[in-house]
Amino acid sequence: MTRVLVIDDEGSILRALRINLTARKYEVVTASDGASGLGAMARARPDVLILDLGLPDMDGVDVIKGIRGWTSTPIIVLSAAGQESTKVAALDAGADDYVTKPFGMDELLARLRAAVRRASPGPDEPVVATEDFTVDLAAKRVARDGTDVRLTPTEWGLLEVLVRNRGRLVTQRQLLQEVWGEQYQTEGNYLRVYVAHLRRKLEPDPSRPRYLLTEPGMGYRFSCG
Amino acid sequence: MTRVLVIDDEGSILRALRINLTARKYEVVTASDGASGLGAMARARPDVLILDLGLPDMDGVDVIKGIRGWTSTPIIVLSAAGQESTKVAALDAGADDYVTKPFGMDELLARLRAAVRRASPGPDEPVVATEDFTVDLAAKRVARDGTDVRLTPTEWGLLEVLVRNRGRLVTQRQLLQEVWGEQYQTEGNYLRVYVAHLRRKLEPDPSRPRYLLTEPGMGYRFSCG
DNA sequence: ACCAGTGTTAACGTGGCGTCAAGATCACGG
DNA sequence: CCGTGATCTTGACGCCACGTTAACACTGGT
Repeated sequence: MTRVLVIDDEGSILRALRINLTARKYEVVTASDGASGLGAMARARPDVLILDLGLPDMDGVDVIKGIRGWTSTPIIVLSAAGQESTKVAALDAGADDYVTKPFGMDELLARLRAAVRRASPGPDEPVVATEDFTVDLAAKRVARDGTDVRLTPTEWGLLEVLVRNRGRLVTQRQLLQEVWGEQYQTEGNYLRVYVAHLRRKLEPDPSRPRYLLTEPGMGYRFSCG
Repeated sequence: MTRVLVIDDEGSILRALRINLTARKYEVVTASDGASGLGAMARARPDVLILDLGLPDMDGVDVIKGIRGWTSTPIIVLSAAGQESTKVAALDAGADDYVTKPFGMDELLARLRAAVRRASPGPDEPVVATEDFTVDLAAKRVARDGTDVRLTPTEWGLLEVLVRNRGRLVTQRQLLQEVWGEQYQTEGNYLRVYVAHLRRKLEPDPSRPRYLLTEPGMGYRFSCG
């Protein structure tokens, strides 16, 4: 089932979208401002995002940039008829499509289908393998030496973010925000504890990590080996 | 260079697109009806297609279907304002975007960029390469001779600013402000120390820098080699 | 030869990281 | 309703390395 995240502060639009999307067998998640929208994006992992530019708390273009920093999930922007420069800015920031209000529901649904279709030939390899263990993102399973490794929910959440961004450095703020939530962005302690847990369960030599690397002062990085 | 095929029977639009696209360094190929358009598609192998639905010889939706039979090249549909059902049909037939006439050229160009960006395999890797090392801005990673170079947060911050402004002179004030903060604008010492660090880690001959150049009295410049 | 701007080096204090372990909280079955 | 694990939170501590700083050497221009 395709999951859609709708970020919009207008109740009427939110309601209309929820009804229409649900009727067409989409799973709908909603948020009503930019900050919670970014959080929902990380938590719900939708297949496509419908984003209203006129949010109360953030500039819509900044929301797009924030999302494009770590995922290429399709973004369809919704906005009141306005300057052409706004469209250009949104599209150049990484939006995939731009629909002006008032819009026809059928058209939006068609654009939604187009966006999902485009993204579907998945660039996602759901299973990541190293020399010592494998991570199956779809099945949420980790195997080492042929047998499953038991991970707690928090451990898995942390590993998932790191593996999804494999090769890239993930800042502490981003990790805390995506695994624990908005308000935990300063609790650097959690990271140290849980990275240690993961290393003990996955690394061949936990004291000298090969995959879960620390970048002092900046964050952590999952190296594919 | 990105190659664009424009299929349109209106000379004025064709002309306007050709001028604007050429000015922006696109390679432009044109066709004025559906049949020759399909032929041009196969022959020219464009990176993106701009297709007017109102062609004299074929229904636009059939053109889209014909193309989608063998390639997933992005298609941006152009059409006179009309029924919503037409948009839906075009999008469901495999079009990627739909722009109604009259349209703003800037918006069309932005949608074009979005379509090309989406289609390109790696959504542009912001990797800057020199003969001696590479800097990956997204992954926050620097590699030299195939292996990663460890940079401290300050070193990375400094390098990032310089690389983002590659080729251009960056003043000391600007560097200090962006890496250390507003109130450090006079601490010229920091720059000398950390530029030295970077040169030791990156330059083939640190005493005679090739990439991290000093502009006496002004600031520093990153030269791509 | 002098000066201003620059490069180099080393010492010191602190912040961040890994580690451990004990309390708090939750989930589940008796 | 309580007990028992498992999981999550929180705090403490040692250690290393990063940032800061200062002292000194160098270079080109006048």
